[in-house]
Amino acid sequence: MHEEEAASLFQALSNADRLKVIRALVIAGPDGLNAGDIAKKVGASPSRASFHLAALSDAGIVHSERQSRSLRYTVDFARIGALLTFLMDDCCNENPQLKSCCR
Amino acid sequence: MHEEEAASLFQALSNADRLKVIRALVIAGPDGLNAGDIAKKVGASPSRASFHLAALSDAGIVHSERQSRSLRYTVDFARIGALLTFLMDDCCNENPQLKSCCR
DNA sequence: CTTTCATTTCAATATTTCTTGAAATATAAG
DNA sequence: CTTATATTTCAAGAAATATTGAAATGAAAG
Repeated sequence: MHEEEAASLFQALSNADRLKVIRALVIAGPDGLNAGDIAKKVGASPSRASFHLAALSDAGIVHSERQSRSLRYTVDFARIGALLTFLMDDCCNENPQLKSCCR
Repeated sequence: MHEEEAASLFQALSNADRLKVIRALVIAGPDGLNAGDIAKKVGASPSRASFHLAALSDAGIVHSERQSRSLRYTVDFARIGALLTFLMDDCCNENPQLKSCCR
């Protein structure tokens, strides 16, 4: 991952409602949640939730799959992990003090 | 750390030049670098570098100390670690797949 | 085929962030 | 005290992002 890509992923994470979306999806587990339920959980309008989901989806942090009338969203942990790896290893040169936060 | 605070830290990281600043400071080691050298290393004007440094400083990601005519900047690894901990533990509920990126 | 439900897209406006160069501040040297 | 150096602050315009509600799309049910 390069700096520009990492910067755009950080941009996708730079909003409290989007962090709440991620948390809701993580708690929900592998089956994820549909857009309407996400909107309710984070207290956003359907249109606003759709906007946030599009931002996360464009960044590759979430993925969606149609299920009947609904769209079911799930988190891509590998994508978030790749960003953390960039920050810890490429950007911060595998600094031991930083890496100690994982324990 | 709460979502709003984490979001504003991610905002500070959501720019490629600011990520380059962090990398330059990490490589420089505990003594850090002064503002002028940072500007040269990331290829930004003095005013632009100052803007980026202010963004990182407001977020608590870097700190500065005057040294004669120059301001010497250093990285706060603990602050970055706190953000990673928030993302891994609070936001992503200590998900094992995500935490595996640290190894 | 019409209606209903779930979600996204759009348009318009408000807000924030970016960018540039000039001016201001702080420190040190002659 | 004057000059030189290092950095920040400011102002103004450009660009990107956020917000809202209304309209459009896609999918299923009657």
